[in-house]
Amino acid sequence: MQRDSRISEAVIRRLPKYYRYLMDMEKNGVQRISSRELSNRMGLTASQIRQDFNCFGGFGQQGYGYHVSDLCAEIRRILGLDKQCNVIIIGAGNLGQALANYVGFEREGFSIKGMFDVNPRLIGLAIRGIQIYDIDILEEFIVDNDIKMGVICTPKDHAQKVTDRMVKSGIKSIWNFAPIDAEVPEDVALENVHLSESLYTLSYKMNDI
Amino acid sequence: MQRDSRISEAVIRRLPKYYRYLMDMEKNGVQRISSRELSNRMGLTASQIRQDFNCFGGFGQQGYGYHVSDLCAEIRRILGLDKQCNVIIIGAGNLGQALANYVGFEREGFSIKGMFDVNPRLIGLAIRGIQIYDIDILEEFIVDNDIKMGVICTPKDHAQKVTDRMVKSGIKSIWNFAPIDAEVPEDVALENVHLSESLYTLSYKMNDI
DNA sequence: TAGATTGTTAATCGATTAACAATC
DNA sequence: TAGATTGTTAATCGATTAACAATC
Repeated sequence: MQRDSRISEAVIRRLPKYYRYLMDMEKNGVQRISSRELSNRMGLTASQIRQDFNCFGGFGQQGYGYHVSDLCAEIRRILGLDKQCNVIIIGAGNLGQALANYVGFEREGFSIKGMFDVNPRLIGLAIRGIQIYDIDILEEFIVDNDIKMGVICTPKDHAQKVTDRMVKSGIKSIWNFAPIDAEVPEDVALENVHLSESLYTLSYKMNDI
Repeated sequence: MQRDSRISEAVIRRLPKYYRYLMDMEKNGVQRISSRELSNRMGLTASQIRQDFNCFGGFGQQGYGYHVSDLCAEIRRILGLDKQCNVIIIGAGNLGQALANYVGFEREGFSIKGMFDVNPRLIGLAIRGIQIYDIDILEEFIVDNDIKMGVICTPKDHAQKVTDRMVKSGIKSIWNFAPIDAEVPEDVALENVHLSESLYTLSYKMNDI
């Protein structure tokens, strides 16, 4: 896999979607797929699919197409899902608990090692075996447990402060659900999930139709 | 507001972000903003901001800039947030409950009228005063309560079925959190929120740095 | 070999950025 | 009026699509 570091954001965002469709096909026993058939299923063009895959090297075979489980494995590796990733969740409220309860992430190598909160009523409890700790021990926990990713489920006004603390403790990536554009140094990966922006976009579309 | 129905998706997806920054400024007492200063705050170009706003008509004033609260109100109207929207949540599990507990949506006119589930242990309970109903009465509830939007928080394999039932009952928009690309007729608005795709993108970035 | 389908180059399309006249 | 900043047209850039030679 030759990873060209200038892969466009648009391509990167399609990778998980390819992965989802291909995993589904693999589960259903599909062995072989052409770019044309995949394009029909996914609602993309065959051209785009071939261009996308060729950003990472040629995974196909002329006259045949793509071998589904091989392609799956390639994309899994490209996405880094073949590696284990230790995760913590900051904020053990509704959303934090919902994410902790979702087991699908574990299947792809994301292991939730702990949750953190300021609320004394929550500290000490466990969700699906995942302990809720006092936010005070955040830094040492990150270092001691080789935590790579932090999920921010705190209220808006704590999000940047928590981000800064995690960054200082050497975290590699931040998945932010608070409604701010968290700021991180460029060697830390960041995804802002703005649910309200998705909702408002939907509202626009609904009123536009 | 002249609504050109061919506004590009890219522009539409920036509107909620403008709205967030402008609301924040309004709350902090900022009265006036130029495209240049807004571009600095948001990390966009001033040119793009002016182009975006001019898709919907001229909201600014030469030599002055934009009046924050006026612009806020315009975007609110463009997004349809000035209208009340009755919402139901399908699936009263962790994610459904987390969304029901979030009060921010109500503030923008989204009123959650009920939740639905198949689980007899959940039916009859209430979350923040929002009743959980048997999924069997879904159709009549939608009609009787003028429900415009359905939020899907069910497991993957129920999502399309539930979508179809809501569409048949005349729902106008679907906010789908299940990991499938739900299919709807073109007169129904749809937003698929694929949390795992966001996570995998983050995983890619983290491993790419 | 013939047919199918990729990998890749070229053409097109659309989105972003730059520039500047209009005007507050 | 002079300065500032928009609205809008033109230029650039990048992403998508089309085409086709390579090859399984």
